[in-house]
Amino acid sequence: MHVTLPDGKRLDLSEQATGADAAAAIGAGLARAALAIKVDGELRDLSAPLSDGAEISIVTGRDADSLELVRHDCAHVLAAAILELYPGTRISIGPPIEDGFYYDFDFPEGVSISEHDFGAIEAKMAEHIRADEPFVRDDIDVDTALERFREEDQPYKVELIEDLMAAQGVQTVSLYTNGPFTDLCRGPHAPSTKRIKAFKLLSVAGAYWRGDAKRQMLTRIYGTAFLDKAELAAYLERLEQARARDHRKLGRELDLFLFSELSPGSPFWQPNGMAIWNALTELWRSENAGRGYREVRTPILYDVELWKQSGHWDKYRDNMYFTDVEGRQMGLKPMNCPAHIQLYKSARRSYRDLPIRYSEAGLVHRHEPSGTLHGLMRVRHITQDDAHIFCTEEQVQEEVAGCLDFGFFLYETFGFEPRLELSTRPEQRIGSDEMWDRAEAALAGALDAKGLEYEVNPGDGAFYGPKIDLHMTDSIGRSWQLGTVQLDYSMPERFDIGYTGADNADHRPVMIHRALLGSFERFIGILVEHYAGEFPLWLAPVQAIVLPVSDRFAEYGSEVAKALGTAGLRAELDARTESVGRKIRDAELRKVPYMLVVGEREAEQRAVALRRHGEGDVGTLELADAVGRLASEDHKRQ
RNA sequence: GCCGACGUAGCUCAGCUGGUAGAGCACUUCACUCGUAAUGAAGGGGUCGGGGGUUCGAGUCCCCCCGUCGGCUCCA
Repeated sequence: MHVTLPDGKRLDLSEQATGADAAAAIGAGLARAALAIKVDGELRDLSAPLSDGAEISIVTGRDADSLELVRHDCAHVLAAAILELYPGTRISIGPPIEDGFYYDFDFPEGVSISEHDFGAIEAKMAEHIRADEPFVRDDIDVDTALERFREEDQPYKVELIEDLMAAQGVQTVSLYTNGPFTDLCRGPHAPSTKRIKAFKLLSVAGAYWRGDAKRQMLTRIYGTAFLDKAELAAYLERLEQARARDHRKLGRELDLFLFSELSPGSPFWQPNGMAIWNALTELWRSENAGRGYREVRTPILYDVELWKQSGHWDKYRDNMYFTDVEGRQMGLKPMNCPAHIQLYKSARRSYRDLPIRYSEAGLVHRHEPSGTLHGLMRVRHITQDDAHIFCTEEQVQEEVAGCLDFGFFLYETFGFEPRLELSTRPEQRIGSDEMWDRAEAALAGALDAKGLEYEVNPGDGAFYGPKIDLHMTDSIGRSWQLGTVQLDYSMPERFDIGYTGADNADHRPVMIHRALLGSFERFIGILVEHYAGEFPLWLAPVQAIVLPVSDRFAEYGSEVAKALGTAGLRAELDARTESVGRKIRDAELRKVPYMLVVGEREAEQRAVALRRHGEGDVGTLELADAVGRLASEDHKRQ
C-alpha cells in the first residue's frame, strides 16, 4: 500500500504497516522523535495500522499537538502512581487542558491529598517514566470492559461506558495500559512514558464528578508536562511573573485598596486607589455625556415589593441582602434596572422622547457565595458603570451598535482586546419566538455591521432576552466578564411601562441593559494586572513626585510641586531628610511615572531634572516646560 | 455553597519532636545635608485569626467558627 506525506511525496509501505513503520521508512531520526501520527488529519497512535492512500504526517515534539499528547500521557502516569500509593482509589477522568492536565480521583475513606504529598507522588511518577513503559492500546467489547471495571471497583469508569453505550450506541471501547495501569481512554498516546521529558504537579482542588454540584466531590490534581526541561522551567517562570502582577498583591504594595475580615468581599479604597477610580470615572462620565446619556443616582435600599414585581424575589432572593426597617421588609438592590424604571415612569413618555438613556455608577450588593470571592474580581459590593436605554423596537439595533462603539472606544483607551460572546435564547424564557428572532438578529446585526468576531453561546441568554458579553483575561489566565449589553422585553412588561406612539396608541418600549466596564471594582482589578501597576500618567495615583536633593532645596521643591498641582496634576513632594538615591528608589518602587529632582542647579535656573519611571534620567527642563509636558500627556490619556 | 491548604508585628516571613515569641522592611528618635534605585545608630511595636478543649504548661496537639488562597459549582 502507499500513503502520502505532507510534502505530497508518495511513500510505499508493506500491507499492515503502522505509523511507526512509516516513520522508520522516512528516517531513523524521525522514528526516534515520533510521538504519534496524523492520518487524514486525525491524531492516532504510532502503532495504529495505516490504510491505503491515507495522507499522513508524523507528529514529533515540534508539532503543536505533541504537548497535548504528552500531557495526556502524564495524566495516565499520575493515575498509575496514585493507584500504587493509595490503593482503593477510584479514578474518573484525566484530560489534557490548556497549559497542562488534571486527573480527578475519589480517594478511599480517610485519605486526603495535599500539595505536601506531591513530592512522593512525583517520585513515583518519575519511576514509571524512567521505566520507559509502553502505552498499549486494546480494543475490547463493552461487556468485557464493564465486567473488568466492575471487578476493579471503578464505578466512574462503569458509568462512563454505560453513557457511551446509551448516548452513542458504542459497542467497543479502547483501553490503554502503561505499566501496571489500565485506563478507559480514547487515546491517542505517545509510544511510551519516556517521552515525558519534564513534568510537575501544580495544585490540588475539589471538583464535582461530571461538573455537577449535586454529585460526588472528587479530588483533582493539576499538573503540567513538557517535551523538555527548559520549557517547563520557562513555564514556571511565567507563572511566577504572573503572580507578581496579581492585583491583590499590587493593591497592597501600592496602597490602592485593602480587604478586611469585617466586610468580606468589599474593598476599602485607599487614597491611591481612589485616584484611579476617579480618573476612570471622569473618562466614563464625559463619554457618557457625549453619547447622549444622562447621569442619574438612585437609592440602594427598597421595599421588597419592588423585588417581587421585578422578579428578583423569585429568581434571586438567595443572593440578596434584606433588612427590617420599622417592620417593613427592605432589600438592597442587586441591579439598578427597577430603579431606572421608576425614573422612566415619572412622566408620560412619547415616542419623541426615545431613546432615553440613563447612566449611573450604581452601587449594588450581591451575596456571592463565600468560596467565589476573589479580590476585586468577584466582590459583594459592586459599583456598576450601568446604563439603561429605553427605546422603540426599531431603534434597538442602532442603540446596541452605539453601546458596542462606546465599549470599544473605552477598551481601546487601554489597549484591551476583549473577547465577545453572543448568548441566545435559553430553554426557559419569556416572549414569543418572533420576538427572540428579532432580538437575536438585532444583536448579531450590530456585531456584524461592525465586523466584529464573536462566539455564539446558544441557550446562554437571560430569560428575558439575548445578550452580548465582553470578556477579559486576568494575569493567571482566568477569564472575567466585564461589559454586557442585554436586550430586555420583560421588565417593561412587568412594570407596565409604555410610550405614546405617532399613532397616538400605547406602545411598550424595549430596555437595553448596558455595562461596559462591568464594574469599577473588577475593571480596576483588570487594569492593575494589565499595567502590572505601572499605570499610564493619567491613571497613576501619584503622577509626579518632586525630590529635593537636600533639605536646603525643599522650598524650591515645594514650589515645583505647587506648580504641578495648579496644572491639575497629582503631585507629591518628598521632603524627607534622605539621600536622593533613597528618594529615587522609593519613588521607583511606588511606580510613580515622573520624578522631578531639584538641587542647586535647578533652583538657580528655575528648572527640574526629569526622570521617567523605569527609564531613568530624561534631562533638564525649564519648570514651565516640564509642567506643560506632563499636563499634555495627562490630558491625552497616553 | 463544596473539597483541600493556609492564617505569627503594618508588609514579607522564621519559630525542630509542646517549655510563656524572632528577623528584614516599614515606623519613631538622633546624627549626617546628600545629584539619579537603600547613610548610620538607637528605640517602640504582637490578645500568635476567634472560641472551646487536652496538658503542670499550647503559636505548636484536638474540636468548632471566621477569613484568605487554589479549584469546582454558581455568577440574574
